[in-house]
Amino acid sequence: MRTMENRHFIRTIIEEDLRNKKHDVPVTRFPPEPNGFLHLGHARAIVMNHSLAKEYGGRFHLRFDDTNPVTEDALFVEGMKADIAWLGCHWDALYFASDYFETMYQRAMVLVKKGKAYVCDLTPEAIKETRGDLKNPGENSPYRERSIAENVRLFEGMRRGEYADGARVLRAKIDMASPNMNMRDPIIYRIQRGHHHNTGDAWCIYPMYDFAHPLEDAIEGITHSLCSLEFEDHRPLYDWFVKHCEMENIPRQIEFGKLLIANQITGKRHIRRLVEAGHVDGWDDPRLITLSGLRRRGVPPQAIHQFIKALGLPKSQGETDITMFYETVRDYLGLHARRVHAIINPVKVVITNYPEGQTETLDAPFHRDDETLGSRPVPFGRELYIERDDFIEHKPNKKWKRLALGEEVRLMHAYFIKAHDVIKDDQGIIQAIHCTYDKATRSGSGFNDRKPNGTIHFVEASHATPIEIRLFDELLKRDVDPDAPIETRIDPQSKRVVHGYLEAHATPHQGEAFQFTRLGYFAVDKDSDDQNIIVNRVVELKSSYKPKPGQK
RNA sequence: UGGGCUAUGGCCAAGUGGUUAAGGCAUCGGACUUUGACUCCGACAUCGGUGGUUCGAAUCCACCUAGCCCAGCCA
Repeated sequence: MRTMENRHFIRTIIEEDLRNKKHDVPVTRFPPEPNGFLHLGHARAIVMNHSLAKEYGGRFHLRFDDTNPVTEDALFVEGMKADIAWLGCHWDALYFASDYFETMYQRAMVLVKKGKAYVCDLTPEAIKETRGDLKNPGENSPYRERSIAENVRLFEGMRRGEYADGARVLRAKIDMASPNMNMRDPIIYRIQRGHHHNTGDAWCIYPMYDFAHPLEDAIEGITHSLCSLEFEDHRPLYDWFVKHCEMENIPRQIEFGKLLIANQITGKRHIRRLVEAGHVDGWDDPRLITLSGLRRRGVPPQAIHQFIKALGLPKSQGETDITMFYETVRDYLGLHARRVHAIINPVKVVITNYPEGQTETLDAPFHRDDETLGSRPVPFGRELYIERDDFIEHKPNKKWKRLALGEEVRLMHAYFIKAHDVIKDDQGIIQAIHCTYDKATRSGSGFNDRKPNGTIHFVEASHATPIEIRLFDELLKRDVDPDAPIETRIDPQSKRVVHGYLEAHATPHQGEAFQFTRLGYFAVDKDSDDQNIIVNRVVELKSSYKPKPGQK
């Protein structure tokens, strides 16, 4: 999977255009509206636009499509820039649609002067009523045949703020009977007073998406304007504006299928509600697939690239299971993450034949297959912690490859130990396991006389660092009605907090995902500080171990 | 008989008339293993349906079926 990348139709189109010398290099763009947060689904558009441009020596623009001041905020601009930069999709240029307001106004005036646009005084309700519906054509606005001179005067008046919000609009004069609703004299400009994050109060008219977007692309010299499927029937309009506004550069809009992830929340309204109700811990809750959530969780951006490329860029609209994403994360981290020992459900082991008060230091590589990652000292001593699940009093069958009374296992990077006895409390809960170790079996000594009953990991008790561990599972339950209110679908067990121990010299860096040997990948959370180390579980390790029912 | 689009194994997805229909995930066997991980072997589809064109079709044509999008002064 690592090197797999699906070929896709847009790549074919670009290569053809380059071969035919239609363009020297491709120029693409990611055009978000700064009104929310980016999520995994957006990553497809970001990564694809970026990589397509870069792979063919072209340019990638980041452009904020800020044509609606009432929904947009500079806060979102900064958040999106941070997310995109984190992804490593560096933009060659940063633009704002609002930078083009003057040009757009002038081009709209071109339309007016050509008789291709008119000022319409119909109320919003009247416009809706005269638009017709899916089966019936619309009817012409009574203002449709205004003279060019009057239209020029009124449009200038709109710009000067002479009319109230919503009093008039500028409309393209196309065809009220078109079977394509988008062509029924679409609105180009509306009057809307509101403070714009970029242009302040300089404008009281704002261009609509269908008009603004093609002009933005043309102005920037975008060659391939990628967007999602729902804009497919806007394409005739896109082309109409480029043509009649007499734009020099002719961009081509190409639609692809959005990346949908099954059983995940991506809607702004929904997330906001969950945040406000305290069901999740902010927009960057690690259970969310917002880019900030994934980053906080510890997902490396390279894994996101790998995931996007493995899926390709189809024209059909599928729904991908999140487990495929987790698999990609594992795949990437398996190759690159440092390995370290930690215990998330500890039980004490006492090595009865090891001197009291004494410890020694062993050396362990951070990654068995990548020596460039180096190694760290691992303390070993009389008292250790191992996973409670790695011990059972009586070995149930030959498949049990862990510790049991009378069985000998290898402690990874240390010695073989053999269990002899257990100490239990009043409830019968095991408090300690008494073992002996064999000095001759030291890791790296080449000892090969006996085969242990498996290999488990440990942390030496006196040097162990207590840590808080946040275990995440899918936020939404799978076995409930997907149409039920989201609040009722939340799995209260999707976040569990436990306390365990981390080996002494792990030196985890903030944001770095590393492997807790045999357990999974974990990363230090932003809530962490020097006193309290808090880690998030990024993903579990795969396991082919299938305990029989009733057996651990 | 409004328009536009899509349909390939449990999931994702190549394929644009001509070998046994790529590949990934998942699954099931097996090998290896100082992570029951990784790695490695092996198994796993006649392409929504029907009819047609053709020596030959997932690829062309016709009809049918299913799903998605469009009636914001949102993007």
